[in-house]
Amino acid sequence: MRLNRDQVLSAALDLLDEAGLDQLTMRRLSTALGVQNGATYWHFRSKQALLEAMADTLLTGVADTLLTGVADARHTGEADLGEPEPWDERIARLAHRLRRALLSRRDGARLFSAAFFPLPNALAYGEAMIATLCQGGLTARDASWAADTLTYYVVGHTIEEQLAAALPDGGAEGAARLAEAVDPQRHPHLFAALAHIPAPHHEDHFAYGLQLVVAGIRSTATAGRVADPR
Amino acid sequence: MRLNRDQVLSAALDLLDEAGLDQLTMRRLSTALGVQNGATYWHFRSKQALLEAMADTLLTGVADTLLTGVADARHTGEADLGEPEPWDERIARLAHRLRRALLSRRDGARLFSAAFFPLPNALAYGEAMIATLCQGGLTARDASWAADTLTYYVVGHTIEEQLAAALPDGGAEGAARLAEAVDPQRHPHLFAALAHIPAPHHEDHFAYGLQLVVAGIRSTATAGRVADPR
DNA sequence: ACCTGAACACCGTTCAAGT
DNA sequence: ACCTGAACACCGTTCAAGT
Repeated sequence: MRLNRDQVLSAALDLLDEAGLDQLTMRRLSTALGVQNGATYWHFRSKQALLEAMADTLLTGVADTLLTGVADARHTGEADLGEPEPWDERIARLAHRLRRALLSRRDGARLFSAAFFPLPNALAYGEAMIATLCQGGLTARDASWAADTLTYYVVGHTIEEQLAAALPDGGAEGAARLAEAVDPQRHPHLFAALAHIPAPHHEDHFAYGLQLVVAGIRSTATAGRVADPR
Repeated sequence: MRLNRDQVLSAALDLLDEAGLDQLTMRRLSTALGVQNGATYWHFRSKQALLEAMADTLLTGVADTLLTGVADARHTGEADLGEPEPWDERIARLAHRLRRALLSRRDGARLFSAAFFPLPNALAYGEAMIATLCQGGLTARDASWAADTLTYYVVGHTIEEQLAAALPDGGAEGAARLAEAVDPQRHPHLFAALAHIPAPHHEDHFAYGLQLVVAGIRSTATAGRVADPR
């Protein structure tokens, strides 16, 4: 049976879950599709092009109810305030959505970071982020820079999270290696922090760092305004 | 002539600068060393082990005068205050140093992010970061999480910076592709932000995001303290 | 201890030729 | 339009054998 682009794409995403990004190979993909080696190249110009399409598929819908905001939220029940959602909460929600999207497939965050360019869902995410930051009072330049900062954080954190999850025993061995390398004499603070690393606290850890960046944006945004906003 | 570990390491770093991370190959390295293919494996167990050693070499000295702080700064002239350097400035300085270290070699940031584990200079950096944050009043847990946030930012930003630099014409082509993909109707804010992207502003861009994160840490740190610290 | 030579088991990509 | 078959130019890693 004839293949089409979408079948190749979804087989590639399935293979990603099964094998991981490092074992995702054009040849294994062809085998999974029951087709010869070069066949996939008719549908995707290169492996890079396939990876980028995969990355954008991951981001499907991340920015969806964000742009329309409250009017939509009423219908979807995602929020139920009479007031428009504050910009900082929207930012946080969008960041959480990006993280969830990246977590939806094995090595999703690394996949995303390997895709250099401007596909539709990634653009929609960027637009939503910057729009919301502008709404929070940032200039176009500051908004785009702050959006970068947020995105680096989300992606960096999620890459680490997925790498830890992929380790043989769920990260316990890696944690052990780290514990072994940290000498309590030379690295007293690292040693003290070690207790908080193995952690099933990924959600809290993520939220903490996100709140840090959002608080930084808030303080920077209001610094140029009326002395005391309340 | 016989090789030693250090010769392999420094040839690898030179090859990184010449060829970039993607073209850094055990075989090319052997050729550069005038030696057979398998020879390098006597000095490094695997390519991964070599990459990690390279990454740690990059970080040589990043944390050096940071731990000793002011006493040292007097002698080196890096700062010349009569007072101890405030924790937030130290954090910023350490982050700038990490960035410089990563920039010192082509693809340095990607190299660092590919090295999963705890080598001496990376540990010293982590210790310095967390120690300084604790000095700023964070708990061990918060300090280690905040350190992660900062490091994700530095690495994420620097990866992007080096990727842009490595593009054929210094990023102009990439910027053009982006400009082409952004429809001013659908993505008005992205479109407005586009003006700030091509930019030789890397230094400013980095400083802006860093200051965002540091401000976030400051506001979170003081939130649990006396109402108004000054 | 340190290296050679040769092999093993893979890769991404291209492309004439088929249907 | 879509795929096969086969090749090209590579990879990382291992390992007996040499010195």
